[in-house]
Amino acid sequence: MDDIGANRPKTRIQRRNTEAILEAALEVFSSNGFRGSTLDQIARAAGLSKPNLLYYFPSKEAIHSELLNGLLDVWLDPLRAIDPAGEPRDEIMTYVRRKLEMSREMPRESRLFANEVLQGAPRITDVLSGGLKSLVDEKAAVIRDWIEAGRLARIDPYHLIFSIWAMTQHYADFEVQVRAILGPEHDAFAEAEVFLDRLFDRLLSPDP
Amino acid sequence: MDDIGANRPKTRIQRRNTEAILEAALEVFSSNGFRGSTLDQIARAAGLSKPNLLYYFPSKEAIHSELLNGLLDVWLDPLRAIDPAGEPRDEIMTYVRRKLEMSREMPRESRLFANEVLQGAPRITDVLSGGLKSLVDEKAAVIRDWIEAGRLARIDPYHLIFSIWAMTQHYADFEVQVRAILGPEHDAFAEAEVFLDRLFDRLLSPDP
DNA sequence: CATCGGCCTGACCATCCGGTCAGAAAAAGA
DNA sequence: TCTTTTTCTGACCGGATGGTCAGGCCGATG
Repeated sequence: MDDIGANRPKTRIQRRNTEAILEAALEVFSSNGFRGSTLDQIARAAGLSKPNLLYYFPSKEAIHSELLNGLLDVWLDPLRAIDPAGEPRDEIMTYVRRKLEMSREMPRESRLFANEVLQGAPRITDVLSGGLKSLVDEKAAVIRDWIEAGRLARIDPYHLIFSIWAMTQHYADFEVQVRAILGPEHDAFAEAEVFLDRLFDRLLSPDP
Repeated sequence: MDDIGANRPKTRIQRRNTEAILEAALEVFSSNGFRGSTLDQIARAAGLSKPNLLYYFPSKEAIHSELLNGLLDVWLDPLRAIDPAGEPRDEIMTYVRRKLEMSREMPRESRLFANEVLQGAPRITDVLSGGLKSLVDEKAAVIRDWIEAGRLARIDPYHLIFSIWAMTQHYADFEVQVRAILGPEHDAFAEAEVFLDRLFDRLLSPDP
């Protein structure tokens, strides 16, 4: 009886260990990529033995997959939260801020996805062109309607969303580069918030 | 006499093969990362045998390093080309367009760097905080002067540069995601050019 | 056309890595 | 306490992978 993944962890030990494994795996996968990470690294980081990892998860793939799918929901929450009934610019600015906050609070998760997508998203193509696409389509339609109503500047909703992703995730994914250039004394995220506020404010104001 | 890297390739065969190796390595490294790529893959892609690779390069690391350093110059050319004597908005818009064009024409190079930086830039930290930092500092100073002269909106030069990097490279590095959402019929890069033109035009116009 | 030096290869090696397994240790239950 | 179930481990396996080496090939030069 190997497979524990099917029925959710019940005992205290199971919950504690699966959690430790996923935490360790996030740390290791996000900074080395899937292929660049080893079970030994994860085991060491989790304070467990390698065979014990494989007692809780059937394979390295399974750990990675569990992480990725478990995080996708959280990751897309801010986008889901865009409210068609809200004030357009507030909604989008809130989205930007929440996304930037996630980059600051969850850089490892950001890098995990970045690694995956960079390498062709072999393990989540179905999610990208399935759930993600339809969510983005939905929100793009909302933005389009706002534009039609003259409440936002005329800009492409899809590329607006891409630009938000690009700029917010940049501060997590390329943190080393940002820090190398700004130096350690700067609070990159605080500065980014000011900058992005200004940028999107200017971008979204309706034409006169 | 193993090391050929020291003195530049002389014979026709050397030039042809080192070129084939670097081309193949770019293809393989950029889509699998350093750790995810094997010498066999590179050898196959280059049409050579594995020992023959190691006749031209002393190690896998050496191939990767050669690629990375060789490309850094090309990669930063557009930034270098920003002319303090030029018209500020033209200079920056030209930079954006050239950077986007590079993402379209050299997506593999973009992904190679992205992979490296994502994983903490272990092999190019010195370049980041050395040459790159000083180049960015220099150009940021130029932009600051333009702002002081009232020829650009008051925005942080460093984060302006980050935003250009983020948005242009996004279309290369996350191409799979972009394509999954837009579908194959869209020309993402053409749309991006229009979008970024508008975005930076609005961002940079001096306040009244 | 001979020969010499640059070019190339098959076979091999040591190590790493994901994964297995028999059974020990520990916890839970009776 | 005794038994059963869960948790854990050392030893091991097979395949992949980076790298080596002795020697064969082959093209340029005299």
